[in-house]
Amino acid sequence: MPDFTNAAIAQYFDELGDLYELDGAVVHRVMAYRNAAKAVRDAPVSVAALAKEGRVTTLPGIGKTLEEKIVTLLDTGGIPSLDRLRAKFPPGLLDMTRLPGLGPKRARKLFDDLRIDSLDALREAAESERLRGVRGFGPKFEQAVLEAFAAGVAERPAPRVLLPRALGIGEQITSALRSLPGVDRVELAGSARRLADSVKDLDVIATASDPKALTGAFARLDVIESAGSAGENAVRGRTHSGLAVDVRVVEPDLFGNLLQHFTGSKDHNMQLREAMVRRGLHVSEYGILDDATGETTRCAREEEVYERLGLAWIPPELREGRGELEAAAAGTLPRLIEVSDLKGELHSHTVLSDGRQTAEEMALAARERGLEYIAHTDHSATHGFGNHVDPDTLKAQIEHVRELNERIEGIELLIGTETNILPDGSPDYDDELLAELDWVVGSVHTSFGMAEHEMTKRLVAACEHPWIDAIGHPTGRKIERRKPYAVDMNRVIEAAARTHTMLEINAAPDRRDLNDVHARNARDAGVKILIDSDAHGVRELALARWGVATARRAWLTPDDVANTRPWPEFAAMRKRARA
DNA sequence: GCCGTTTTCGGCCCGACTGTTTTCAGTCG
Repeated sequence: MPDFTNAAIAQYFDELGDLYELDGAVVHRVMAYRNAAKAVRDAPVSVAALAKEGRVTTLPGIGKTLEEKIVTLLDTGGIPSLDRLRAKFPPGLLDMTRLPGLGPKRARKLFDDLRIDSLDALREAAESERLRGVRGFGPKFEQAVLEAFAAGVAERPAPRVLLPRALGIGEQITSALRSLPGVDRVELAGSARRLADSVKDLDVIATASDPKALTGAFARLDVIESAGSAGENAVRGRTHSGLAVDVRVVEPDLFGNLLQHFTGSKDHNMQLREAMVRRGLHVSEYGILDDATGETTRCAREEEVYERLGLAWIPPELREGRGELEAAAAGTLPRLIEVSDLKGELHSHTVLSDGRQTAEEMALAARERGLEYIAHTDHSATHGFGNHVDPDTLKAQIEHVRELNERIEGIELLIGTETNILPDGSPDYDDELLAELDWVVGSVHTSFGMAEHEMTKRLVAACEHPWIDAIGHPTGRKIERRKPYAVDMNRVIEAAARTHTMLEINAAPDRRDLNDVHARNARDAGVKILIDSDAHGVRELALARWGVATARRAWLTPDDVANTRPWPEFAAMRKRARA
């Protein structure tokens, strides 16, 4: 039997958490399963392998009981308690909790009293006004259910917006609010400030001498379609594009507390508060209450919040509950990479395949951005969109780029390729041709539906190929649009480390692939990371910033990223230079 | 179910809002 990936094991624990919640278990037990799922999902090594070695309890949140469950899963392919709970609660029960105001407790109540076990049954019961007969439910709830169905909430989860678009809207709003008279500070908080892959809504916080004037002005902004009060000094709006925006206005001496609170993440704040309660400090958006003195500290600046708690200020990108609190306490937070650290672009396209500009135009634009080298990596012979590059065309391009490199000053031009990794793991040019290039990225563009162990074998074989320097967008995901293909990334990372194959963080904002967790695990395993724009035109060279965002969320320093080095140093790090 | 500057039991974040309730449990962020 193939090993379970961390993601697969994590999914079992998430499901167990959901089902135990329906079963009425104490919340802390449910939390334990969800914490365990997160720990397993983020683990830098194979949890299955750890379990076999008897060391899985070294992971935070995995104790004796969960160790047993993992071992049983590996041995038998299942978990008895999960089978029992699945038999007890129909799958539709969990779907029902997608409705606003309907959590596990109330869903269970409807199941017990009315045998409602699906969204369809729930809608029917609301229409026939049978819900109001249950204690704790009334006409307003029935109405809310029907409204949710009418809005299509039940069918599809609310769409998330990709980070660049969310930031664009957010910056438009914050700059408009900043220009108002009597407005002091305005900042974007939430997942947008943490530079997450995508965001559900925007959080804006501000200080102003006249809060009512600010919330009123927000409601009248061109981008805002509708807005309504959300309590004192707060307003909730919706943009024409459907993005929810929350604005809160506070007194200046609480701005730091509020910014910290609303930047999150939930995990970060929970861990922070738990750790501080042990020291007699209670952290909330209203300040820091000290049990010893009974006094509450209010902070105008966010730095003061962390300082008061004895912690270094933590960059928002790190606030995901992945060890940042321990590092901040120990003074070991990393010096995170910045866009200005990048010196080379190793993945870009020209008109030779599907790009919009010539190699010369791309090179000049890269030089303009301050880069010291750029590799032209057009698609290969089996690209399949009518713009593939056959071997003879590539040979001519080698000559062309070499000639350009002679002529263009101030930047090193490299000729490379983004070769397709065929289903058997081999590239689609022969080795003699690849050997003539300066640089080879190998990517999967076909046969996404392979079984996990086949896809893993395919990528491991690509890593083992002597002329493939790096793997491009290693999981093939498109954020909010396409799941990653099934692959055991821990095995691929291990192979990349062993073969000195670099792994790319593709910076296209809908890819960001490797993601933050994989990139951090790869770095920990000794893999050198690339940050590439995958530009198909000169303007897209700027997309590198989204790759840097992912790298920062992965705790990467300039040293962890190969293309922060000048060309001669980078050249020597290539697999082909090591042979 | 996990975990330990309140170590092997008794804790395990904070606050607002909602609808249904006579004081609050459940939900949400």
